[in-house]
Amino acid sequence: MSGTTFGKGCHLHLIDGSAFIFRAYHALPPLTRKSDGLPIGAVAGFCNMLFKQVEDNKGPDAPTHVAVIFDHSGMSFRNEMYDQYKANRPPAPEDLVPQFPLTREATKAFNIACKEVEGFEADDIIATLACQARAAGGRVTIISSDKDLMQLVGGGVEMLDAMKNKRIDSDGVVEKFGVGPDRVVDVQALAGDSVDNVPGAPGIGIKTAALLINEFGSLEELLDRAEEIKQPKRRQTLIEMRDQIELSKKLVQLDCDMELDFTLDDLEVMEPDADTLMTFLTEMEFRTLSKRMADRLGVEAPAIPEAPAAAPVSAAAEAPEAVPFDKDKYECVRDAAALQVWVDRIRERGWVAVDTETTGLDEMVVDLVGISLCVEAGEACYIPLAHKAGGDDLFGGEGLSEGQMPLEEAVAMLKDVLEDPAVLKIGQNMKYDAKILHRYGVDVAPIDDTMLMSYALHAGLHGHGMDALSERYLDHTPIPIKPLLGSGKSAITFDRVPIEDAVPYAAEDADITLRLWQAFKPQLHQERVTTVYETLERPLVPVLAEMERNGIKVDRDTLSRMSNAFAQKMAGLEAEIHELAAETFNVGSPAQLGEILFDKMGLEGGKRGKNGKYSTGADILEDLATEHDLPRRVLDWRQLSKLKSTYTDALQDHINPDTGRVHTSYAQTGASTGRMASTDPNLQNIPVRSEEGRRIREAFVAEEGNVLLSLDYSQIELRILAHMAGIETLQQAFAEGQDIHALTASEMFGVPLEEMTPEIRRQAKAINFGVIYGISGFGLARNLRIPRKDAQGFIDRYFERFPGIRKYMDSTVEFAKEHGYVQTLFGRKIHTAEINAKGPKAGFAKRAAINAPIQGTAADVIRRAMIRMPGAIAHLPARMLLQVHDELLFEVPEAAVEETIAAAREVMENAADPAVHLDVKLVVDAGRGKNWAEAH
DNA sequence: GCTATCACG
DNA sequence: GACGTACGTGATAGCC
Repeated sequence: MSGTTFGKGCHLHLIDGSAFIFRAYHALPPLTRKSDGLPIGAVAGFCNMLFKQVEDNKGPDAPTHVAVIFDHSGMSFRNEMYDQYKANRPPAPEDLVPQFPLTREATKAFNIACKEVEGFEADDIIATLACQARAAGGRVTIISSDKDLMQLVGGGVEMLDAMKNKRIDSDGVVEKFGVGPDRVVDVQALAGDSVDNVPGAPGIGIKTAALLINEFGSLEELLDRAEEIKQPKRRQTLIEMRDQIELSKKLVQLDCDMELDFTLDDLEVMEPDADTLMTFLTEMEFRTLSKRMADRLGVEAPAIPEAPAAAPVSAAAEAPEAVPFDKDKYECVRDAAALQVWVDRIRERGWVAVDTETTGLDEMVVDLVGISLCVEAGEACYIPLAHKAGGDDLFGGEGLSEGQMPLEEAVAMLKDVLEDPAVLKIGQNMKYDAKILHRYGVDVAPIDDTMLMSYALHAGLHGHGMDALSERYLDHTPIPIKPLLGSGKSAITFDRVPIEDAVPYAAEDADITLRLWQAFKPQLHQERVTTVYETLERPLVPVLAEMERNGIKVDRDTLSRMSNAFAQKMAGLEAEIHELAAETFNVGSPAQLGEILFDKMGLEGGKRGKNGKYSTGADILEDLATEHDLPRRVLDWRQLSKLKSTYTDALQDHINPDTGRVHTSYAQTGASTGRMASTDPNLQNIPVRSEEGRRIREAFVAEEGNVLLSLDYSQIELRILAHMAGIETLQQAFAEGQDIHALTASEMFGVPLEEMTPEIRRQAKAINFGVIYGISGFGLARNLRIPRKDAQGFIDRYFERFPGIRKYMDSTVEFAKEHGYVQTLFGRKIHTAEINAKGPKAGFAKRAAINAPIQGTAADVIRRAMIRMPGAIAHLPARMLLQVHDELLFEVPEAAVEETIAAAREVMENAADPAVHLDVKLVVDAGRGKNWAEAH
């Protein structure tokens, strides 16, 4: 056949490869390669399609020429016309990303032409080839269901929806668009396309567009004679939006005149090479397809080893021993040529584990020192970028070490892959590395994070730091950092570590990260936590990174004045305390205070703790305060001491000199329940309960012309409990907006609501909280300062009135005992390791098991809201700053306050939908002010 | 590095 | 019958 020229009697099949991958991915269950968990579902679907194509080669309607066309990653020429083109496309799912390069490999293995062109979309190549084939008098079948391609139908060109096995000719196009193929672009230009973000004309859909085009004949005619349109609104739109409509037409119009470096003749059908193809299918471990293909090619089917037995849950045993850790194999990348080799390998692989080395831990401040990369277990490199020369040399102290490529050059070379949507970047705590790289102009995406995977898999079992994970799941002890940096006063920063010492340490981190990813990836699916990881963990990373970068403005003068005032008051109290004690001692030392109170002064109630010291906690001092003046003074002194040292003094040190703001760091895996933790500084425990403490919030302020906005969920945990336990009385009370604590009191004590006293309500409130925490008579008694048997009586009465709550508690504990974990409504698992323990530990584990689904579900809800928030407020000048478990804090110009409240409340109140339908509605309260005290 | 204390939801 | 208890966090100071 070879050598024939494309022309009459020839039949060209054009396969829209990129579109097919997405359809295969979404249509098929997630499938992974058994030996290593590589996601492979879309590749399998793709190969089955190619197999059918090869089968067709012998059929009655056999193609003479065939090609699979792919989108080239990155931007197309349409983005230069309109920067929003396809801008609202979500990034490809992370388990699809590594499959892109594999589908190209598959195409080549089937010996089918595989084409893509930088700067163009697959549709344009298809259009160009179809036009060429039509001009030459041949037939064309476009295998795709993309409606954008329908403009090409006619004159021997048809489309075939491979999944539905449906052919579309000119009549089919008329059915879909109401116009013939030659007017499809006109209709699309008017109707727009939300998927590709083509604007079109607002308020006009396909139906109306077809009507107008059929009436006027063409888009140009329509726009010129728009005055003649009868409907006033439609007329106005077409006149006002003319530019946008014309731009839309350019966006949807396919380019039929691309210059290609190949011709139709290069696409001639070829038989697959048996060796190449069988090797590929065997590598992918496709058993059925290998067998069918072997039959078809008349060769022996290769043996593919059976899958190993289901992996044990404690995975230490299944650690991939195959590739031992070998720190001598790690490469030090010192120039552009060496780095280019790695960039090429990364592109070929479709994924890379990345780790950055820096001069410290505060991402807002520290500098990049080097980057390590790993594409395959055992094969990693370190790129030193800012290591300083040894300090011995009088002049070399501040100079850079030899043999490092310029930082800007390395970052520029890596930027493309790090931002490429077709290359997955894998990290351990990626938020840190992404924030560092962001400061060097790189927006890392898409990402996977082994720390978050471990959190989704193992919350409650152990921590999620790399060292612990490596020990546990790879059976490998990482090189410790301590010997490199030293400790205490002589500690150095990473840029002072000699490069030869840095290479094995840094490269190993990337190696470990990649291996952890390979171990965890298939586990997510097996443990049924893929949805948790994909919807509650992975998408939160960029949201938290942005909040942390935003920071919140803190007024140093206000804090400083408060510190001085506290210091004065403390000095006064300290003098009084020493006088009352008749000696001077360190008021801040519980040990010394205990001896004064109980030994010297002989007060009653001294209880010694484990280490023989008297206990002097607030509750004990509170009791003693009725006997003597000293304990009250100590309580006051302690409150001031706390406020001064932890807040008014320490917060000043956290004000970033560049931004004038305080940037906390959120630990996404901090709490086992799904809650976040805030550190450096902790902005989730800024005082609010006491009057003096609350004033510290006056130092958290909005920028000039802005206000702080606080939106918090009202009673979210009780609402979730009412839903989970199915307590209709409570659900109804929430639906009617009643005072839930008063209602509880009324139900329990039989007091009518109108006769409710604050004291009775307070007791009911304590019980409601107690229920959430896994109530005990002892705990409630201590909290309410009532006799234990009275507290037990309250609890008994509560359960009598709300038997569903007890049932919920019992069944939750039962579930935990059987499975070793409990779950939130959104599927998050919290492991309850010690639930079957004996002794006092059992009580702890039981209460934690009862609390975790409630606290965790509330945490999931606000996470969902936070993930949706950037999209919901993108059109507003508002910034999300802080999260405090059930509260979100925003900063917004005064003019946009109402709109922001409406948008944010909408997101928060509906955050559970559509994954979970709650039987109680969620209610969000909003406050605003120049500072956090006013807003809250 | 551990313990006690106390700030928050 | 004793155990020894509210759930989840982080920062600071004292003390070894």
